[in-house]
Amino acid sequence: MVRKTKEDAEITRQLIIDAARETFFVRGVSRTPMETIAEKAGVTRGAIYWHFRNKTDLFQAMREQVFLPLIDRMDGILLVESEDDPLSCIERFFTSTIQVLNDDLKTRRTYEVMMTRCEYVDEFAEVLRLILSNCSGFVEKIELVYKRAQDKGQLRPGDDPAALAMDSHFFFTGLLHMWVKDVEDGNIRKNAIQAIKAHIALRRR
Amino acid sequence: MVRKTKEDAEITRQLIIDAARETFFVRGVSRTPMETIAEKAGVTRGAIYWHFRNKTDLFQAMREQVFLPLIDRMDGILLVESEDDPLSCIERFFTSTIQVLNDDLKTRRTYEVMMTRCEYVDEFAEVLRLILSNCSGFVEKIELVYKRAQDKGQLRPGDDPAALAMDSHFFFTGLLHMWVKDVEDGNIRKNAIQAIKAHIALRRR
DNA sequence: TGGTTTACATACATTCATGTTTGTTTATAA
DNA sequence: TTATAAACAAACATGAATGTATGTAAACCA
Repeated sequence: MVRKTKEDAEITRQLIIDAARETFFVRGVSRTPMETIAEKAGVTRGAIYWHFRNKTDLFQAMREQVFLPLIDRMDGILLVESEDDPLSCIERFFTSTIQVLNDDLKTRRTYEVMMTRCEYVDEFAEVLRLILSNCSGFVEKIELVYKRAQDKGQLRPGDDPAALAMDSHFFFTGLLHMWVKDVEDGNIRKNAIQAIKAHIALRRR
Repeated sequence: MVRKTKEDAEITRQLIIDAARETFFVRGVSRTPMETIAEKAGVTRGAIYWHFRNKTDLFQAMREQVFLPLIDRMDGILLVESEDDPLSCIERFFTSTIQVLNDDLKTRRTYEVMMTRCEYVDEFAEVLRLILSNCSGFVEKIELVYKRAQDKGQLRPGDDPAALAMDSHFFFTGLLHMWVKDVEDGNIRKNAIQAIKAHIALRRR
């Protein structure tokens, strides 16, 4: 291989990210040598070090590729003012996230890598902080939707939107973790949608 | 140092496990060289390889030391037949688990290592499976308690014990994850007990 | 059309971690 | 009381993995 056009270079970059994701998944991030990623991508380490500063940089690129669109999607579903069934809004968001995980291999693998194949120390500790702050935003948005649901009289009397939001956040965090880790049995993956329905039903008046 | 008695050897073994836990926490499991653990424990690698086959073996020892008693505690709290307030039973179990995490550094560090400083591949993949199967048992036990609560008329009419159990499982899994990861802000750690209360209140008639 | 830069491949230097083997001392059991 | 084995320390051998430096050919621009 030799010199390519700008578009070719972009393809190479993408090949490297794809190879990294798969190899991270199989061997874990820290146990994955750059050499292995390079082989899988059909390039040499030189190519990787041209496109990325180091493994952390490559990891970040892989991560952002699925997380940025996911955050956009969240806002798209949750923050629609013109909605007269806010509770279903939340349900739809949860359900569709699971759907994406189920249908899109890239997204699923990225989640799998981030949740079970990565050690959050040193340079990676910052990633954890990023995710955490992201969660805060998530809770706030959900709380807003629950408030709208309350205004529309959807909630049971006495239920506090803030408490419901926290509860839903923990629920969904747990569901995601178990869903991703449930590779063998498949029991959770089968019942995830139903569990979401039940979770929301618990709130409905 | 030279030859010790059986009790001295046991002390050394414990020193190694303690050192491993702390070092795993600081540097991550795979980025922790045996040498570093040895230094921290005040021994040489020779001592570690005498007590443990390799790093995985050492990791397992660390893990079992806090997990086995924790499972016993779960049974102890959840499976008391002579209880006329099953819902509070579950609440107490959740609350006390958080309390243990909060008060006992060894347990907390072990959880931190297992949730954010370990890559579950190869030999470690089995650990994940172990945890998963453990969770199944957990859900079953909770479901049993919810059934007892239903019999005593504690639940809202129409609520299904199995669905409630799943929901609680996800809730607690998520709470644990966020609690452990919430090192900087401390917001979740402050409100955990309250969130548990709210979660159970959502079920009470 | 020739120089410059891009997009890599190749080669190099260095560091580090693991597992094993051998050596040493002492508790312990026969 | 002495041989054995436990509980390590120290030395050895080996194999990676990383980052950088250098080489190179083609695209691109003047």
